[in-house]
Amino acid sequence: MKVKKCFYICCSNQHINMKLTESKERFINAWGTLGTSWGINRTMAQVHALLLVSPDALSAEEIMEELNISRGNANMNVRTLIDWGLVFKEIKSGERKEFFVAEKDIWKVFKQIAKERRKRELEPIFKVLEEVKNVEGDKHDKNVKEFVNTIENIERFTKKADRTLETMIKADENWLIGSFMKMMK
Amino acid sequence: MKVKKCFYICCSNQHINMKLTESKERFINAWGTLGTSWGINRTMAQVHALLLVSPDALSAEEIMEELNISRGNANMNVRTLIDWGLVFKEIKSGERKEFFVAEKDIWKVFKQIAKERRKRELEPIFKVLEEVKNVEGDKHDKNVKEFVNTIENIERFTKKADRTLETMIKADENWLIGSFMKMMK
DNA sequence: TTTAACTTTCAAAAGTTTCTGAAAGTTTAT
DNA sequence: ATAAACTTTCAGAAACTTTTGAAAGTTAAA
Repeated sequence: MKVKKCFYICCSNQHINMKLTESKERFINAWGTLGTSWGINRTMAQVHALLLVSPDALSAEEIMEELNISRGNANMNVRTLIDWGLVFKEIKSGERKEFFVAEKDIWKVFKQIAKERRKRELEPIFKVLEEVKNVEGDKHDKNVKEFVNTIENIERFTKKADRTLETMIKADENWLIGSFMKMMK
Repeated sequence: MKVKKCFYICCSNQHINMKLTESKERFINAWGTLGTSWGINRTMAQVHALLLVSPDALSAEEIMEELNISRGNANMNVRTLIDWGLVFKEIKSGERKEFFVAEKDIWKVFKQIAKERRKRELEPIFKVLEEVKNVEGDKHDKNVKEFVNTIENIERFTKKADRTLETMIKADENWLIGSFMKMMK
């Protein structure tokens, strides 16, 4: 059976500041928990957090060791992060292995996530709202009226939010944050 | 064993437009799916959707029947929705039962959800970021530098987003949407 | 070629969340 | 007080998600 890597040996061996290792771990766990409550697999969020705070690209092996996860799990989650455009492969000359780096610009990370989730989750609901509001039947029936009215309100609101999101995704950071801050006093 | 209620009998009995029943179902399911990918229990989102499109308050029994769920499940999810401020109890004079209505103003619904999730999920991560960025150790160590830098970037970004969110939560709908729309052309 | 270094896949196991329904609790009417 | 109408709880079951690790696949140097 594989034994959890010993904290003290790890630290004295690798000459890493003890407090740093601890802080990293705390951050990685918090990011993982946050991911979980937003529908993102914990390990995926942890891999992302680990790469975010690593100055250099890490190999699959290093990710496995740092997070105590299996090869398959590491591979699967790194691949998903690459699909989402949040992590990139890096090849080092002279090395056979692949290394992975995270996109470090938090604004880009946010835009990337917004883009992906919009496509995967908002677009399907727009389609349903559009279809469903053309319900056939007596427009004076209280039930039909309430239904159509609610659907139209939801549609109006989500379309507005979506347009705002799209503008943000396309926008340049400075322009956006600038305008926002001015607007918000 | 309980048998799924027959669609045709239900409709002819209650004089409900057949297409409406179908549309409601499609909307309820889509809302449930959307909830799932945003970390909200499917049934909770479905109960919310059902109440959103119902012109009148529904009893626990009616919710159970419409969604084919157990009493315990219905009760638990209605209670959570009440906790979140998205659903209200309603008592009808002469009736022993409690009835439930959803907040129909989508803007209020959004604000309410934002408020809850901010408290439950964003606040804890702010606490961690604050703690973790005061890592002790050599400020010239590449690892420490990258770590502190990333944490500070994340903090700056999330604080900004959070302030925007807070302003929106407090803001009056018309003012906000107006300003937004002006800003977004 | 062949072999070694590495990556990917996938079926089964472990872990987690959600749901059920019967039992316990509460409230209101008589 | 008692009974009836209704709500809440909770332990176990079911459903769903994630993880593992061994085997299969790929690539690149010898």
